[in-house]
Amino acid sequence: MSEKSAGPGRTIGTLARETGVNVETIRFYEREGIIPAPPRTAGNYRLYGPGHVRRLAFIRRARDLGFPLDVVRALLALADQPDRLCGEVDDLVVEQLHEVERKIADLQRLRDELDRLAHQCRGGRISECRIIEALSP
Amino acid sequence: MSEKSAGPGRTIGTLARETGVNVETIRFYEREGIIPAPPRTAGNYRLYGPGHVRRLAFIRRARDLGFPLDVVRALLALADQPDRLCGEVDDLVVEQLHEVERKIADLQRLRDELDRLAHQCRGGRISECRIIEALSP
DNA sequence: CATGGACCCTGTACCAACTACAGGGTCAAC
DNA sequence: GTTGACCCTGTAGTTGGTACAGGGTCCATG
Repeated sequence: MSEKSAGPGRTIGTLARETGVNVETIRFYEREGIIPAPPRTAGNYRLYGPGHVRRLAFIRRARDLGFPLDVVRALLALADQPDRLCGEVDDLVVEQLHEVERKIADLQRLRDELDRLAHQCRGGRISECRIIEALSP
Repeated sequence: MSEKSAGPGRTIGTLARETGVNVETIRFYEREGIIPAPPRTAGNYRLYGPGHVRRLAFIRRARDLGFPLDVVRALLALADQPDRLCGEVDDLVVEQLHEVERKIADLQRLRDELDRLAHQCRGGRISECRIIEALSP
């Protein structure tokens, strides 16, 4: 076994490899209060347990889905309260869905404009370039 | 006439209103060397002429199309050389088009995942929430 | 026991592209 | 002469990290 990963007590580099989160990013999350500060070894190394792995994996998945960090924070807080109703979680997901849909719509408009622009090039000099013209007043 | 805008000699606020670019952003562009520093009045106010209006309007359009600032810089440099061929301009537009298409594809994958996630909510407690489960390891 | 290399620590600066002040000066109107 | 709108510089904050610099720790090998 090359990595002592299952038990409680991995260093930050091992945690990084296990979760696919950068070492610097993990420290950044700790500074931001998104993950709790872990205990330290005698040599001042951070020591993470399985709980940290789960929390960080959760964060990574949420970030991969595009949730901003403060929403990730909210999701984590909700996940920690098993008795509350699911509604708030669903609301956050739906809101993120709409956000993504808005961004897609914006980018599609952009793509159409760029497409039109790209097709205007007739290969002459810049002085008669339709693209530059289209950008000029 | 409420704004002396046509002739040469508007202050930064007037330029901002004419072009739809924020006052702070105009000063930022000047610091970044994207627009040249204009002459000043006796009272140290920036005084812009029609050339500045055109350049800033060009920048705004390019930014609205999502071009990053360094590409805007390149487009401006090309626009200033009327004898060069249009090819480079077209290349920049096509590259930006592809960039936008990549982003759309990424966001569409995200949307599909979020959509699946959002439909998993059965309205129970968080302890049995499928969304939280899906985010957990 | 020393030493090398992989790993860890803190702290700071940097990225894009702005935005938001703070703390002051200018200008025109009333 | 004073108000209020506008302008000036300079600095810090935004988001979500990344990239060092300059040091300390750990462990295996010689």
